[in-house]
Amino acid sequence: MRISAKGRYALAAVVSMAQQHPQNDGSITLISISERLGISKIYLEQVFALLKRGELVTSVKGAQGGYQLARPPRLISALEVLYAVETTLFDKTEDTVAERSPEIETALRADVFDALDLAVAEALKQVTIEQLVLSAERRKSANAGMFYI
Amino acid sequence: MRISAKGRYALAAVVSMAQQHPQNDGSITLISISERLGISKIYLEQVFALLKRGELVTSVKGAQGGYQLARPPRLISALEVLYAVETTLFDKTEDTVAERSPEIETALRADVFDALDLAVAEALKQVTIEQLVLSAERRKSANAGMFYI
DNA sequence: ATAAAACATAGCATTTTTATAGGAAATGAG
DNA sequence: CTCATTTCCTATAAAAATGCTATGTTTTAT
Repeated sequence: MRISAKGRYALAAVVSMAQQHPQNDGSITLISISERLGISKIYLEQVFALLKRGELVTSVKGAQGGYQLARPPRLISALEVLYAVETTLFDKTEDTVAERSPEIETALRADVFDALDLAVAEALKQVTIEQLVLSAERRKSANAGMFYI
Repeated sequence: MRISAKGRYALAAVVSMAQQHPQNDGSITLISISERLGISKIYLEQVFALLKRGELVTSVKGAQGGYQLARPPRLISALEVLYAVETTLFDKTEDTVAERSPEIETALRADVFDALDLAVAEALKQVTIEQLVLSAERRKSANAGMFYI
Protein backbone atom coordinates (compact mmCIF):
# COMPACT_ATOMS: atom_id res chain seq x y z
CA MET A 1 0.00 0.00 0.00
CA ARG A 2 1.03 3.54 -0.62
CA ILE A 3 2.28 5.54 2.35
CA SER A 4 1.98 9.27 1.70
CA ALA A 5 4.90 11.67 1.56
CA LYS A 6 4.00 12.95 5.00
CA GLY A 7 4.30 9.50 6.48
CA ARG A 8 7.51 8.68 4.68
CA TYR A 9 9.11 11.99 5.58
CA ALA A 10 8.10 11.59 9.22
CA LEU A 11 9.61 8.13 9.45
CA ALA A 12 12.81 9.14 7.68
CA ALA A 13 13.16 12.24 9.84
CA VAL A 14 12.60 10.40 13.10
CA VAL A 15 15.06 7.67 12.12
CA SER A 16 17.58 10.31 11.12
CA MET A 17 17.20 12.05 14.48
CA ALA A 18 17.56 8.73 16.26
CA GLN A 19 20.83 8.06 14.46
CA GLN A 20 22.44 11.01 16.24
CA HIS A 21 20.53 10.49 19.44
CA PRO A 22 23.27 9.47 21.90
CA GLN A 23 25.98 11.78 20.49
CA ASN A 24 24.03 14.96 20.20
CA ASP A 25 22.47 15.83 23.51
CA GLY A 26 21.12 19.13 22.24
CA SER A 27 18.46 19.71 19.67
CA ILE A 28 18.52 19.19 15.93
CA THR A 29 17.36 21.90 13.55
CA LEU A 30 14.86 21.33 10.79
CA ILE A 31 17.22 22.75 8.23
CA SER A 32 19.87 20.16 9.05
CA ILE A 33 17.37 17.32 8.73
CA SER A 34 16.08 18.88 5.55
CA GLU A 35 19.55 19.00 4.03
CA ARG A 36 20.58 15.57 5.22
CA LEU A 37 17.49 13.90 3.76
CA GLY A 38 16.92 16.14 0.78
CA ILE A 39 13.42 17.14 1.83
CA SER A 40 11.95 20.64 1.53
CA LYS A 41 12.35 22.41 4.87
CA ILE A 42 9.04 24.23 4.49
CA TYR A 43 7.20 20.96 4.07
CA LEU A 44 9.08 19.37 6.94
CA GLU A 45 7.77 22.13 9.19
CA GLN A 46 4.26 20.88 8.64
CA VAL A 47 5.29 17.33 9.32
CA PHE A 48 6.98 18.32 12.56
CA ALA A 49 3.95 20.29 13.69
CA LEU A 50 2.08 16.97 13.57
CA LEU A 51 4.90 15.03 15.22
CA LYS A 52 4.90 17.54 18.03
CA ARG A 53 1.15 17.36 18.48
CA GLY A 54 1.55 13.59 18.65
CA GLU A 55 4.14 14.04 21.40
CA LEU A 56 6.87 12.29 19.49
CA VAL A 57 9.23 15.25 19.49
CA THR A 58 9.78 18.24 21.71
CA SER A 59 10.95 21.61 20.48
CA VAL A 60 12.98 24.59 21.61
CA LYS A 61 12.30 27.89 19.92
CA GLY A 62 14.73 30.63 19.09
CA ALA A 63 18.38 30.67 18.11
CA GLN A 64 20.22 27.43 18.87
CA GLY A 65 16.81 25.79 19.18
CA GLY A 66 15.56 22.75 17.39
CA TYR A 67 13.80 19.43 17.91
CA GLN A 68 14.48 16.40 20.06
CA LEU A 69 12.90 12.98 20.23
CA ALA A 70 10.47 12.88 23.13
CA ARG A 71 11.47 9.30 23.98
CA PRO A 72 14.38 6.96 23.33
CA PRO A 73 14.15 5.28 19.90
CA ARG A 74 13.39 1.87 21.35
CA LEU A 75 10.17 3.25 22.85
CA ILE A 76 8.87 4.74 19.61
CA SER A 77 7.10 2.52 17.10
CA ALA A 78 6.46 3.09 13.40
CA LEU A 79 2.78 2.93 14.29
CA GLU A 80 3.01 5.99 16.50
CA VAL A 81 4.93 8.02 13.95
CA LEU A 82 2.52 7.21 11.15
CA TYR A 83 -0.48 7.70 13.40
CA ALA A 84 0.67 11.21 14.20
CA VAL A 85 0.94 12.33 10.58
CA GLU A 86 -1.12 10.04 8.35
CA THR A 87 -4.73 11.01 8.07
CA THR A 88 -6.37 8.49 5.80
CA LEU A 89 -4.37 5.46 6.91
CA PHE A 90 -6.16 5.51 10.24
CA ASP A 91 -9.53 6.78 9.09
CA LYS A 92 -12.40 4.41 9.62
CA THR A 93 -14.05 3.07 6.48
CA GLU A 94 -17.44 4.69 5.98
CA ASP A 95 -20.76 2.91 5.77
CA THR A 96 -21.68 1.56 2.38
CA VAL A 97 -24.89 -0.44 2.30
CA ALA A 98 -26.01 0.14 5.89
CA GLU A 99 -29.49 1.27 4.83
CA ARG A 100 -30.47 -1.49 2.46
CA SER A 101 -28.43 -4.38 3.75
CA PRO A 102 -27.32 -3.89 7.35
CA GLU A 103 -26.20 -7.54 7.70
CA ILE A 104 -23.72 -7.21 4.84
CA GLU A 105 -22.59 -3.90 6.25
CA THR A 106 -21.93 -5.38 9.66
CA ALA A 107 -20.25 -8.47 8.29
CA LEU A 108 -17.88 -6.42 6.14
CA ARG A 109 -17.06 -4.08 8.98
CA ALA A 110 -16.27 -6.86 11.43
CA ASP A 111 -14.59 -9.41 9.20
CA VAL A 112 -12.83 -7.17 6.71
CA PHE A 113 -12.40 -3.54 7.72
CA ASP A 114 -11.86 -3.98 11.44
CA ALA A 115 -9.72 -7.07 10.90
CA LEU A 116 -7.60 -5.09 8.45
CA ASP A 117 -7.13 -2.21 10.86
CA LEU A 118 -6.07 -4.65 13.53
CA ALA A 119 -3.53 -6.33 11.26
CA VAL A 120 -2.07 -2.99 10.17
CA ALA A 121 -1.74 -1.73 13.74
CA GLU A 122 -0.23 -5.00 14.89
CA ALA A 123 2.35 -5.02 12.12
CA LEU A 124 3.41 -1.39 12.64
CA LYS A 125 3.47 -1.64 16.39
CA GLN A 126 6.25 -4.20 16.28
CA VAL A 127 8.69 -2.02 14.37
CA THR A 128 10.63 0.36 16.62
CA ILE A 129 12.73 3.30 15.54
CA GLU A 130 15.69 1.64 17.23
CA GLN A 131 15.26 -1.38 14.99
CA LEU A 132 15.19 0.84 11.93
CA VAL A 133 18.39 2.58 13.00
CA LEU A 134 20.08 -0.77 13.51
CA SER A 135 18.76 -2.05 10.23
CA ALA A 136 20.09 0.99 8.39
CA GLU A 137 23.43 0.74 10.18
CA ARG A 138 23.73 -2.92 9.28
CA ARG A 139 23.25 -2.13 5.62
CA LYS A 140 25.76 0.68 5.72
CA SER A 141 28.53 -1.38 7.28
CA ALA A 142 27.70 -4.27 5.01
CA ASN A 143 28.29 -1.99 2.04
CA ALA A 144 31.49 -0.57 3.50
CA GLY A 145 32.98 -3.78 4.80
CA MET A 146 32.09 -6.26 2.17
CA PHE A 147 35.13 -5.64 0.06
CA TYR A 148 37.60 -6.17 2.86
CA ILE A 149 36.34 -9.38 4.38
CA MET B 1 -7.84 2.49 7.27
CA ARG B 2 -10.20 3.88 4.72
CA ILE B 3 -11.36 1.53 1.99
CA SER B 4 -12.60 3.48 -1.03
CA ALA B 5 -16.15 3.37 -2.33
CA LYS B 6 -15.04 1.18 -5.20
CA GLY B 7 -13.65 -1.40 -2.83
CA ARG B 8 -16.66 -1.33 -0.53
CA TYR B 9 -19.12 -1.56 -3.41
CA ALA B 10 -17.21 -4.44 -4.93
CA LEU B 11 -17.22 -6.39 -1.69
CA ALA B 12 -20.89 -5.72 -0.99
CA ALA B 13 -21.85 -6.66 -4.55
CA VAL B 14 -19.89 -9.89 -4.54
CA VAL B 15 -21.31 -10.90 -1.15
CA SER B 16 -24.79 -10.07 -2.39
CA MET B 17 -24.30 -12.22 -5.47
CA ALA B 18 -22.96 -15.03 -3.33
CA GLN B 19 -26.07 -14.93 -1.16
CA GLN B 20 -28.19 -16.05 -4.10
CA HIS B 21 -25.52 -18.26 -5.55
CA PRO B 22 -27.00 -21.74 -5.10
CA GLN B 23 -30.60 -20.74 -5.82
CA ASN B 24 -30.11 -18.66 -8.89
CA ASP B 25 -28.29 -20.67 -11.51
CA GLY B 26 -28.63 -17.94 -14.10
CA SER B 27 -27.07 -14.54 -14.08
CA ILE B 28 -27.81 -11.51 -11.98
CA THR B 29 -28.35 -8.09 -13.52
CA LEU B 30 -26.55 -4.99 -12.40
CA ILE B 31 -29.80 -3.17 -11.89
CA SER B 32 -31.02 -5.75 -9.39
CA ILE B 33 -27.79 -5.52 -7.40
CA SER B 34 -27.97 -1.77 -7.63
CA GLU B 35 -31.48 -1.72 -6.21
CA ARG B 36 -30.83 -4.29 -3.54
CA LEU B 37 -27.79 -2.45 -2.21
CA GLY B 38 -28.84 1.09 -2.99
CA ILE B 39 -25.80 1.83 -5.15
CA SER B 40 -25.84 3.83 -8.38
CA LYS B 41 -26.10 1.41 -11.29
CA ILE B 42 -23.91 3.56 -13.51
CA TYR B 43 -21.13 3.51 -10.97
CA LEU B 44 -21.53 -0.20 -10.40
CA GLU B 45 -20.86 -0.73 -14.09
CA GLN B 46 -17.36 0.62 -13.65
CA VAL B 47 -16.81 -1.54 -10.61
CA PHE B 48 -17.92 -4.63 -12.49
CA ALA B 49 -15.66 -3.81 -15.42
CA LEU B 50 -12.78 -4.14 -12.95
CA LEU B 51 -14.19 -7.27 -11.33
CA LYS B 52 -14.46 -8.84 -14.75
CA ARG B 53 -10.91 -7.90 -15.70
CA GLY B 54 -9.84 -9.48 -12.43
CA GLU B 55 -11.67 -12.66 -13.41
CA LEU B 56 -13.93 -12.63 -10.39
CA VAL B 57 -17.15 -12.49 -12.39
CA THR B 58 -18.25 -13.57 -15.83
CA SER B 59 -20.84 -11.78 -17.91
CA VAL B 60 -23.51 -12.50 -20.48
CA LYS B 61 -24.53 -9.64 -22.73
CA GLY B 62 -27.95 -8.88 -24.09
CA ALA B 63 -31.47 -9.47 -22.86
CA GLN B 64 -31.70 -11.90 -19.95
CA GLY B 65 -27.99 -11.43 -19.51
CA GLY B 66 -26.13 -10.44 -16.38
CA TYR B 67 -23.20 -11.39 -14.18
CA GLN B 68 -22.16 -14.53 -12.35
CA LEU B 69 -19.42 -15.26 -9.87
CA ALA B 70 -16.53 -16.88 -11.67
CA ARG B 71 -15.88 -19.23 -8.73
CA PRO B 72 -17.77 -20.54 -5.72
CA PRO B 73 -17.75 -18.09 -2.79
CA ARG B 74 -15.45 -20.22 -0.68
CA LEU B 75 -12.73 -19.86 -3.32
CA ILE B 76 -12.88 -16.06 -3.47
CA SER B 77 -11.06 -13.99 -0.86
CA ALA B 78 -11.59 -10.38 0.15
CA LEU B 79 -8.02 -9.83 -0.99
CA GLU B 80 -8.82 -10.77 -4.56
CA VAL B 81 -11.92 -8.59 -4.70
CA LEU B 82 -10.12 -5.54 -3.34
CA TYR B 83 -7.08 -6.21 -5.48
CA ALA B 84 -9.23 -6.12 -8.59
CA VAL B 85 -10.75 -2.71 -7.89
CA GLU B 86 -8.57 -0.82 -5.41
CA THR B 87 -5.76 1.06 -7.00
CA THR B 88 -3.91 2.79 -4.21
CA LEU B 89 -4.30 0.07 -1.59
CA PHE B 90 -1.90 -2.12 -3.54
CA ASP B 91 0.38 0.57 -4.91
CA LYS B 92 3.95 0.34 -3.78
CA THR B 93 5.20 3.19 -1.61
CA GLU B 94 7.54 5.41 -3.62
CA ASP B 95 11.12 6.23 -2.78
CA THR B 96 11.64 9.02 -0.30
CA VAL B 97 15.23 9.60 0.68
CA ALA B 98 16.87 7.15 -1.69
CA GLU B 99 19.32 9.74 -3.02
CA ARG B 100 20.65 11.20 0.19
CA SER B 101 20.20 8.32 2.59
CA PRO B 102 19.89 4.98 0.83
CA GLU B 103 20.34 3.01 4.09
CA ILE B 104 17.30 4.65 5.69
CA GLU B 105 15.38 4.18 2.47
CA THR B 106 16.15 0.48 2.37
CA ALA B 107 15.47 -0.05 6.05
CA LEU B 108 12.07 1.64 5.80
CA ARG B 109 11.15 -0.31 2.71
CA ALA B 110 12.06 -3.67 4.20
CA ASP B 111 10.97 -3.25 7.81
CA VAL B 112 7.94 -0.99 7.41
CA PHE B 113 6.46 -0.76 3.93
CA ASP B 114 7.02 -4.32 2.76
CA ALA B 115 6.11 -5.72 6.18
CA LEU B 116 2.90 -3.71 6.07
CA ASP B 117 1.98 -4.96 2.62
CA LEU B 118 2.56 -8.49 3.78
CA ALA B 119 0.36 -8.07 6.84
CA VAL B 120 -2.45 -6.52 4.80
CA ALA B 121 -2.36 -9.27 2.19
CA GLU B 122 -2.23 -11.95 4.86
CA ALA B 123 -5.21 -10.55 6.73
CA LEU B 124 -7.37 -10.11 3.62
CA LYS B 125 -6.43 -13.47 2.17
CA GLN B 126 -7.99 -15.28 5.08
CA VAL B 127 -11.45 -13.81 4.65
CA THR B 128 -13.53 -15.65 2.06
CA ILE B 129 -16.78 -14.48 0.52
CA GLU B 130 -18.41 -17.61 1.90
CA GLN B 131 -17.42 -16.55 5.40
CA LEU B 132 -18.93 -13.14 4.84
CA VAL B 133 -22.19 -14.64 3.63
CA LEU B 134 -22.34 -16.88 6.69
CA SER B 135 -21.44 -14.00 8.94
CA ALA B 136 -24.21 -11.85 7.46
CA GLU B 137 -26.70 -14.72 7.68
CA ARG B 138 -25.81 -15.34 11.30
CA ARG B 139 -26.53 -11.73 12.15
CA LYS B 140 -29.79 -11.80 10.29
CA SER B 141 -31.13 -14.90 12.02
CA ALA B 142 -29.84 -13.63 15.32
CA ASN B 143 -31.95 -10.55 14.88
CA ALA B 144 -35.00 -12.51 13.78
CA GLY B 145 -34.74 -15.40 16.23
CA MET B 146 -33.50 -13.79 19.36
CA PHE B 147 -36.92 -13.00 20.69
CA TYR B 148 -38.22 -16.55 20.41
CA ILE B 149 -35.39 -18.47 22.02
C1' DA C 1 19.84 44.61 18.43
C1' DT C 2 20.17 40.88 15.51
C1' DA C 3 20.16 36.58 13.58
C1' DA C 4 18.41 31.99 14.03
C1' DA C 5 15.11 29.13 14.68
C1' DA C 6 10.24 27.33 15.62
C1' DC C 7 5.40 28.36 14.70
C1' DA C 8 1.17 29.71 12.02
C1' DT C 9 -1.74 30.31 8.12
C1' DA C 10 -2.98 30.88 3.53
C1' DG C 11 -2.85 29.60 -1.10
C1' DC C 12 -2.10 26.78 -5.28
C1' DA C 13 -1.31 23.08 -8.70
C1' DT C 14 -1.86 18.32 -9.46
C1' DT C 15 -3.86 14.00 -8.86
C1' DT C 16 -7.36 10.90 -7.20
C1' DT C 17 -11.97 9.88 -6.14
C1' DT C 18 -16.68 9.53 -7.04
C1' DA C 19 -19.65 9.91 -9.65
C1' DT C 20 -22.95 11.17 -14.23
C1' DA C 21 -24.07 11.08 -19.28
C1' DG C 22 -24.73 9.12 -23.65
C1' DG C 23 -24.40 5.95 -26.68
C1' DA C 24 -22.68 1.30 -28.98
C1' DA C 25 -22.91 -3.56 -29.25
C1' DA C 26 -24.89 -7.94 -28.27
C1' DT C 27 -28.72 -11.08 -27.61
C1' DG C 28 -33.01 -13.43 -26.17
C1' DA C 29 -38.07 -13.04 -26.83
C1' DG C 30 -42.02 -12.43 -29.49
C1' DC D 1 -36.95 -9.27 -37.94
C1' DT D 2 -37.61 -6.14 -34.57
C1' DC D 3 -37.40 -4.63 -30.08
C1' DA D 4 -36.48 -4.36 -25.36
C1' DT D 5 -32.89 -5.55 -22.33
C1' DT D 6 -28.55 -5.62 -20.82
C1' DT D 7 -23.50 -5.34 -20.96
C1' DC D 8 -19.82 -2.43 -22.54
C1' DC D 9 -17.18 1.80 -23.65
C1' DT D 10 -15.67 6.57 -23.37
C1' DA D 11 -15.97 11.20 -22.07
C1' DT D 12 -16.80 14.69 -18.71
C1' DA D 13 -16.97 16.99 -14.27
C1' DA D 14 -17.35 18.13 -9.42
C1' DA D 15 -15.28 17.31 -5.09
C1' DA D 16 -11.68 15.95 -2.18
C1' DA D 17 -6.97 14.85 -1.02
C1' DT D 18 -2.07 15.49 -1.75
C1' DG D 19 2.17 17.77 -2.06
C1' DC D 20 4.24 21.79 -1.91
C1' DT D 21 5.28 27.05 -1.76
C1' DA D 22 4.94 31.60 0.26
C1' DT D 23 4.86 34.89 3.79
C1' DG D 24 4.97 36.16 7.69
C1' DT D 25 5.08 36.07 13.48
C1' DT D 26 7.09 34.85 17.50
C1' DT D 27 10.76 33.38 20.56
C1' DT D 28 15.43 33.34 22.22
C1' DA D 29 20.61 32.85 22.46
C1' DT D 30 24.45 35.69 21.36
